[in-house]
Amino acid sequence: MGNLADYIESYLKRLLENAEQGMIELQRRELAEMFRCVPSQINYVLTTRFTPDRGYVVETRRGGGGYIRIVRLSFRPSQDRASLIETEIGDEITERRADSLLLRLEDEGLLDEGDRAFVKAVLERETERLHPSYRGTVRASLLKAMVMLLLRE
Amino acid sequence: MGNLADYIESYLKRLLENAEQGMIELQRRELAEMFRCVPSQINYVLTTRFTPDRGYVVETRRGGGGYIRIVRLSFRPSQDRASLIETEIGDEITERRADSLLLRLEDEGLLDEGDRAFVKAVLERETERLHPSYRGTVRASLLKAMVMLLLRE
DNA sequence: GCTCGAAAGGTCAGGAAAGGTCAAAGTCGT
DNA sequence: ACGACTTTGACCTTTCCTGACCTTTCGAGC
Repeated sequence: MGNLADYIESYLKRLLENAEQGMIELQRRELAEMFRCVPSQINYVLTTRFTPDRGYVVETRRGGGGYIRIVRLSFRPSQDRASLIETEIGDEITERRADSLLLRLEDEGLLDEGDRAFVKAVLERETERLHPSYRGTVRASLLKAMVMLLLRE
Repeated sequence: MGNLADYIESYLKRLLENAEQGMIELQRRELAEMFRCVPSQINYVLTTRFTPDRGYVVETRRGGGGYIRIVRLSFRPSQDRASLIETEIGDEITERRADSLLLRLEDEGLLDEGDRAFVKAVLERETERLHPSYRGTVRASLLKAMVMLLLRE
């Protein structure tokens, strides 16, 4: 965890945790100055780290009084977690998106690092010997099954 | 036990034992320099020695600030139980055999009634829309994944 | 209202710094 | 001599960071 993008990411996540309503608003230029980088670096962080897959929505406005708003979506308040998981994962899923989802669950404190690694290991193990064209659907099934098992109460 | 791959393997395992949280993070290039070998030798060690099967997960990142992270699964099913699961379930399994295995696990007190019902439900749900000829293998993967999660220590 | 300029934020391509892949060559036990 | 495992090197992909240039919004002055 040694690069600038990571630092900016964790700074923003820290802000988000202390924020009311899981939402923060800030200015790109200020943030860039704070980290002594070019403003477009902020966009890089936003597009690579604060994606919908990882549970964030970013809204911006240009011009005078412009801002960047980051909203964190939560699995938590959902009445029906099962159907949420169903829609998030769908009928098939890439390894990348699976990783994002697991990361997101860890971020929200619903999974710990060990659980995440375990699930990842099982996904890899069970998926590697399959013909590539089936991997996506099997991965989705496995992921849903394990996540539901882990989040069940 | 005199080859380079073995030395690198045991070096990494030593690091892992002394590591907090069973996880280490390092750079491929540095490690390669340390052992005076080409970087791809590190990949060889990782893919042959630190596999999910053996209870490790490797996550990497390229680019500036890239790294290799090796996570040792702290709760993996004990060795004999894992191989029991592997041989009992195999590459595919019928619904009947799945049921009886679950019942047996419940009898042995390894699963409670709720767990068993849950697993059974997931198996049915994830399996029903599949083409019949794939059901057996997918069922086996799902069953292994869930049982391992439930029996991990 | 319009126009224009200043003050945001957005896009994109390129270079550098990781790590990944694959096949050929080497090694070692039987 | 054969086969399995190891080692190497040439070439590839991904990620990060920057800088030049573009678009949108607001408000002051006409």
